Amino acid sequence: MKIATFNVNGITSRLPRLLEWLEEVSPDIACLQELKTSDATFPQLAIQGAGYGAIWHGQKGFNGVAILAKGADPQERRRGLPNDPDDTHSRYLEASVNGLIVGSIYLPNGNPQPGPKFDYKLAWFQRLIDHAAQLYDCGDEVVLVGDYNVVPTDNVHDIYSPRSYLADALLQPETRAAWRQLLEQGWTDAIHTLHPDAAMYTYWDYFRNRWPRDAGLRIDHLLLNAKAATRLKEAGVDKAMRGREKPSDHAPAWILLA
DNA sequence: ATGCCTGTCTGGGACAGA
Repeated sequence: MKIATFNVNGITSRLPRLLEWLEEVSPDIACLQELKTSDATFPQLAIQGAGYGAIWHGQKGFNGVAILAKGADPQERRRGLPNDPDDTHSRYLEASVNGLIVGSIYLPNGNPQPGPKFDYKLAWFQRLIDHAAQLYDCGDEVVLVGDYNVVPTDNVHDIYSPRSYLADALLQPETRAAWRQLLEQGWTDAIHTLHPDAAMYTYWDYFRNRWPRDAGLRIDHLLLNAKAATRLKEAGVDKAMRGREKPSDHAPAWILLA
């Protein structure tokens, strides 16, 4: 079973790329982020036509997450994280698909830092950590995938060079501490675990020639609880997607479960 | 040193992204 995560950076303008990717890769479950569209304008018919059931949590212009399942209807478990009813951002959606629990995550970027956006990122991260702790031991297989907006280390397998990003929210000690706190619950970082010595970037900025220079970051992650991790066979990044016409600035990342 | 691109909403320019 293939599970993928893809920050599409606007599902309306990305629809041709998304549909061809679904056709070519045929993931069983695809979690999307940065829909940048409202619930009413989500392209349900096109996705249905590609053979996927879907649930989505949209927001006009910003954010937005979805869960797609091939030949199945994801059963929604939760939209939004617990413990902040005033949070208006569409950044978390959770579903059950054939008994597997799937979370689609769009963690706040947090720039500029320091400042209120960075504070919001760290607060949102703590709410995710609290919720993830509940999920980890729930007895089912759980995967939490998406754009975490965290570069885990300065190592070249996570970032081409940290120099230009030293002040960036994605590399800050507080951000990385939260990431480690989450992993210490026991989650398996699938890409890193199966490719510990390779550069597995998932994001390349549109400008400064960063794609042609392969100046990327690893910020899209797939986390598995112990029960799901026993089935982990392969993981990868569909890097070629970043080189196509009108691409997202992210490439899809995926895992294969036995 | 810098959103230098790109998408969105809008209707031209601002905001957000990382």
